[in-house]
Amino acid sequence: MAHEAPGMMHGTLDALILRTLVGGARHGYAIARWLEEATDEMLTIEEGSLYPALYRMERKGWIEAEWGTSELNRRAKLYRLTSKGRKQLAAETEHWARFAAAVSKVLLPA
Amino acid sequence: MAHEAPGMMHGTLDALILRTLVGGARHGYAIARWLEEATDEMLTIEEGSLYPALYRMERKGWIEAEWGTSELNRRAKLYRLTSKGRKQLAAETEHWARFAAAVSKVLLPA
DNA sequence: TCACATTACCTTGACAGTCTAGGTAACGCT
DNA sequence: AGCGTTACCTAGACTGTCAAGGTAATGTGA
Repeated sequence: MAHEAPGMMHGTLDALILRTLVGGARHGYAIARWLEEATDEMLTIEEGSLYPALYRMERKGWIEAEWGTSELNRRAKLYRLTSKGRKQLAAETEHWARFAAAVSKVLLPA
Repeated sequence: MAHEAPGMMHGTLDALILRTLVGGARHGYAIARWLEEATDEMLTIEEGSLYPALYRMERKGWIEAEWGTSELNRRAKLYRLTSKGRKQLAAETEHWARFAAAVSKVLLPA
């Protein structure tokens, strides 16, 4: 199920999670499922990475949590993007684009 | 001089270094300079990351070292790509391409 | 009714890789 | 003599990810 080299997510995980919340509040489990589906299982978030990341970002004020219920009527903690988080996402997206372009320029044949 | 978010190099550094050696043997310092120049200072390798990475890769048999002299006639340790390293580079490049595509698909607006 | 898979969250500890911040030494130039 | 550059090296901290465990509630099928 791991389609990813270990450590590869390093640095991009926050942005990916934030991006997942653009369409509205989601709970942790749903975030992971959505990302997997959106990338054809190419990117997967381990739960041991997901939850710590959520707490980290909540502490930084990028997201806000609230207990509620999932679509399947289970207890779930719903995360919502803050305006600060929106700015952070924009910055990280910008940065990713430049970083990826630089790496690709070096790595990939013309 | 740091144009890079900390930790962003995570996972791609090896591939970038290996790529630098495709054109022939180079010493550590030259590898760092070359990469900076090739990316307009966008990607920089700290020496505290570079040398450990070189030892790691030497241990794995991806590169081989030999003492020699630099273009400026100074003592320098020249690193050469092995065939194993060439295969590794190909694999990591492939992986980068797929990873970057997946992340971009999620992150960047259509 | 019982077992099992799924949903959903959480935590601990290890690990790897990067970075900061130091250091050495030799060379060339002024 | 002093300084900037080239070139290599290392220790220690830090951070984020991962593996591997765990809890509890719900739904499904036998």
